Amino acid sequence: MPARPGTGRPPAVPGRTPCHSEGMIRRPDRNPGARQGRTTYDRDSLVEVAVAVFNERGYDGTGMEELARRLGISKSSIYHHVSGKEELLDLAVGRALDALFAVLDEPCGDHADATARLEHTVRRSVETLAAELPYVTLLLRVHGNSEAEKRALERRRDFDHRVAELVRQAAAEGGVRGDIDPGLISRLLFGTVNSLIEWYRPDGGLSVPTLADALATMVFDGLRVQRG
Amino acid sequence: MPARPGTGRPPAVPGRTPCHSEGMIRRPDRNPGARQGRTTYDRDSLVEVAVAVFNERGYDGTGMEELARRLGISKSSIYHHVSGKEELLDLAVGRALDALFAVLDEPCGDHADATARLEHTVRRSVETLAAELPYVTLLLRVHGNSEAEKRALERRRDFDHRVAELVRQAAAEGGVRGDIDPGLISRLLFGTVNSLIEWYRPDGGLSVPTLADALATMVFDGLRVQRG
DNA sequence: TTGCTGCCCGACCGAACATTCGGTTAGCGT
DNA sequence: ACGCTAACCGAATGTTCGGTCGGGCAGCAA
Repeated sequence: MPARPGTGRPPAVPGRTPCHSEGMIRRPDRNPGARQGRTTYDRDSLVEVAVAVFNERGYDGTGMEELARRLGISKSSIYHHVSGKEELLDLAVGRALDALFAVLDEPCGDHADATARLEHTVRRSVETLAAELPYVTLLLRVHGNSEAEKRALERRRDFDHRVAELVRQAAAEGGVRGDIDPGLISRLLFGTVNSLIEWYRPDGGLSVPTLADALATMVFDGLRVQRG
Repeated sequence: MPARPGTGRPPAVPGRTPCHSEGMIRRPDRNPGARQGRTTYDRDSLVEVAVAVFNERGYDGTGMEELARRLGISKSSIYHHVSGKEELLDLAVGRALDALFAVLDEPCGDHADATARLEHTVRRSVETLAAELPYVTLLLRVHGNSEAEKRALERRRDFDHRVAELVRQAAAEGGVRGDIDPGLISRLLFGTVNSLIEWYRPDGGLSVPTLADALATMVFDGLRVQRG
């Protein structure tokens, strides 16, 4: 088959699905309520699938072709919804960051001391991480190679600083132990929280409250059996 | 400077380093004890640099050209030392895994109970992670895209299982709290340990014993100020 | 029927990718 | 002085990358 430059699509062979994905079944409409009978993606549903693939193979390790195969549409169709690969990443990590910052801005009882606010923040962060697991996972694996990634890293640093400040207040009021540097505490604390993305799966039979309780118990009261 | 096909290295312009890396200084011989006066890489020193770059940009996000630039040699020269990109990864994660398994096989006092052995394992894992930081970092970010990565993931699972078994024993003998599932404990525990790669840097003024103490104190005794 | 719009397609593009190749060079042993 | 070899090089390989292009087609409004 010689290349014919400047030529369009050859007439589609009828009764034969095109190149992509053998045995593919037409997915249900991702935009219910809109017009029926035609199967389409919108930005959100597209990002949802993209993030899943990014988390499996890594952002850099995922090609647009693989992505298209998993979506069940062609590569070029992706560009109808988003401007490119980087925007997919941007939308995903943006969603994760918005959710995490929302936790920090929660009222959580207006008269609570810093220690209670810290414990609240830890528990709500666990819940948010579980609720937005794929998006947070992608966020926490960003390297900073592109501009979108650098922006994400910047916002993550902001988040970390606000948490560190909270720990500092809790240490100052005597709520958490003073024999460990507050900066070190906040790193260990949110290191533990963030490490959940490495193994927690919502369908694994472990409820989010149980998880949040277990984590909070470990970091605040310790694993060792208490005296008495 | 026109390309001269079939011609070898052009005579180096004196007083001017070639194309790569402005201000690069000739590195000291990486294989001391071998013949001197010629600057060369061996596999270990090459892997060391490669791992550093992989950790900055991600394995998939790093091109052999970028790697060559950072090494100060040409792309093709890399293939004189290793068979390809994948072997670099294999050597690096192999080193990390060997170091981690060595911890599990340490005697650690032949008559100690499981709880003491667990605490020993946690502390030594922190030390090993710090000592082999770049290699462990790369290991913990592997995705399983290639065969080398799949092998690494398999060995990681082995490690996790052996740790989980240790936690189970410690829980059975009553050394750690029984109100949290031992499987969950081991995930939280080593999630915390592994999260160190995200922020710990050996030149950051935080000593390894201090770090190990702080981590062990948090997970075993808790952050909350004890009564009394 | 016609024309418009949203969604989609196959074919294609330049750039970057990992890898290969023929050949040069530096420093050792002899 | 000479030959050997580890170490290196520039130029090219074929492949895959993210992205573009012009057009097809369903559904709707006129």
